[in-house]
Amino acid sequence: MGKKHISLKDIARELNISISTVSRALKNHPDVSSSVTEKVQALAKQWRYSPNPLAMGLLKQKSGTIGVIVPDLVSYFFSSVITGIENYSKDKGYSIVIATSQESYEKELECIENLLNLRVDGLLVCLSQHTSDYSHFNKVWDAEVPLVFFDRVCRTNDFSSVVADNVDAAKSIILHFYETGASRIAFIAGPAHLSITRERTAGYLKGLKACSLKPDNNLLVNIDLNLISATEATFKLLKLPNPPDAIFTINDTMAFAIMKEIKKHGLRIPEDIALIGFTDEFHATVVEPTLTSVMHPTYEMGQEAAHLLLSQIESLEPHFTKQVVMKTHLVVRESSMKVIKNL
Amino acid sequence: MGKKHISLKDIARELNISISTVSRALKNHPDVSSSVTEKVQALAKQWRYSPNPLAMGLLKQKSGTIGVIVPDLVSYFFSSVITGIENYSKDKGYSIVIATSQESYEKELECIENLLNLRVDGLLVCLSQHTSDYSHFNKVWDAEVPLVFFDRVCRTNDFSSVVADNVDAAKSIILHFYETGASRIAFIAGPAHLSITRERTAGYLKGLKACSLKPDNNLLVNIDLNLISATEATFKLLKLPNPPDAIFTINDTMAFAIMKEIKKHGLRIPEDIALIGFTDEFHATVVEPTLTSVMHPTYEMGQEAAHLLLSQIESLEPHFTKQVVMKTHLVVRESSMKVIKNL
DNA sequence: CTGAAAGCGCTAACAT
DNA sequence: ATGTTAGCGCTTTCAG
Repeated sequence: MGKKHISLKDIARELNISISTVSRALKNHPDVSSSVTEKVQALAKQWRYSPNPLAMGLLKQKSGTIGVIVPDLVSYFFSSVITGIENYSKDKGYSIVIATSQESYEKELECIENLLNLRVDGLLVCLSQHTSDYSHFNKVWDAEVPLVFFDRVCRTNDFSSVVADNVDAAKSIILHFYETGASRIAFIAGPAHLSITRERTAGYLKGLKACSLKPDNNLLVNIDLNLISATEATFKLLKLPNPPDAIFTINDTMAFAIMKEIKKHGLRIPEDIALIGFTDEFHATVVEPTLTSVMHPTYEMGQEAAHLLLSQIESLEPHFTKQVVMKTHLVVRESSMKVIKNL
Repeated sequence: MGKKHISLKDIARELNISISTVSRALKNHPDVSSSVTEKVQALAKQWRYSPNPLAMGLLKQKSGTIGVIVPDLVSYFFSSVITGIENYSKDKGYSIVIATSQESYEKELECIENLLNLRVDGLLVCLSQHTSDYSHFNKVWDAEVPLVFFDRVCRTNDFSSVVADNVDAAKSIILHFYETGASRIAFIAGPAHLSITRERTAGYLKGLKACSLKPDNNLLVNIDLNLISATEATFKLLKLPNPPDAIFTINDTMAFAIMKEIKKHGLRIPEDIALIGFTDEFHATVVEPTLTSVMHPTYEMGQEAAHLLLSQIESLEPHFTKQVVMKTHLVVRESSMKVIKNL
């Protein structure tokens, strides 16, 4: 850190006054004579004084940092949410410390531990896909550190959360598929315990029902969220005696892997198989065919989560909770337009 | 932060001993009787004692955090580098605070200011594309805060840096284009002041020379790094009386935008125009045709930058500098295989 | 109006 | 072998 940072002491010494007077002058305390206040503020400015956050943190028992835990940083969804978190927090005077669980339960434990030890003022968490035991959040609860989950959530009675309208989104996808001529609709979802899987599956089933389509267990598959599993799952679906004519999947990254596999089998998208993803990242517009996807307000989700967290931190009600659901909408592109293409 | 964190004081009170004894016992100081040491360590463990980093930071004048400034978080390149930084730093006991300049010079200034005020122990910076004045790094220099630039660098006499072998990479792309049948090779680069633009342009020119191709000013274009500019630049190139038969560009994101525009004009890739990007992100394998790109060791670059920075921090030689160049290699896919496709 | 002192959590030199 | 003290930078009583 060097010795190059100016402290109140330095200013006090230079001006031959006490540290407390400097401290007061800097905050325009009415007790301090205006001449002294002026001198102090001038020197502070000239010397670029800036309060030491470590000292302030120690005193106020608030570090001014919030911890963010995400499964990874390279997925567009997470990096975009973090961008929203970062911008909102910065404006409110908080800095963010990022930790990645790498989709591992054990690493998630470590992250929680590390960030609590760091004395973050609050936590923003998206669960790892392999987390199905949630007892490690007891520590957070006991430490009275406010926490807001986003996207992949748990224990929503204990903690606040921000999620997409997963049920509706999934349902409207099924309706769209049906309207554009599909009838054997598969869903390649994530691990069954994940909230996003559960909710989107509920929406998927609702959608099938609304279209009077019979659910087929072969068409609902839960996979580990990685490219290989997505590819394998697609392969199996295609080899079914009665393969699907449409596939909906849990995120765009999986969708790209699925798209690759479908093409590899010489099948046309959407004519032979329609495809829809979730998130709507930039690359949905550059693949061929362009990918229909659920527009997820990722940046806004980050802002909203940060907003919720900071209001909890500043209201000093660590255990106040609120559940926010964000509206999504389907962005229709080529990969789902069976009917139109067939005309 | 709650009152829920255990301090040495709490342990001392419980055990009826002094704070310093507790402190010593915890670090197995030989002066402390083994019975006391045992008792202290047992209680510390039971109560999950963890030293307060704010107090330690204040005492040691080291915050244990490093600041990372990137143009954005959503580009694969940056998020991947950060992943490398995060993993390396975590292992060494540092946490990272991320700030985004959003490709803006003014925001970059703010980030520097904020992070210095935060008392980060070091800085890892990738310049914003609109930064062409570098005087704000004087503050960093004066504060004796170690700084390592990565990818887009400046003032390499003053600060350490980690970059790709840009000249060689660009040159080998030109050779590859030439060997696969291209002769009018365009380069869509970033702003001219950026180090990556300058170096890759040098490699581009070297490559042309090596192939005895004449440089054509119409084929070397500098653009603002955004999708619209990339699209416009491509449009102009295609409308040239004598358009290019190959395009090399500064990163994969630009390449995707360019690919989209080329297809829009009904031209075939690579038959009519070959295309090569830089970074080699996952999506290069899902677009159609798959994109030839320079494999950039992004994760390793993050690790290397963090390694350099931490050794500077811990050697207490803030102004020691070292320049690291990382080897890249071309990953050939469909978008550049003119010859083979033509057979 | 201003200064001295205490305390946030911790360590290290200085007593005992 | 253990306790006391001072100090990292800051704010906030409490005394003048």
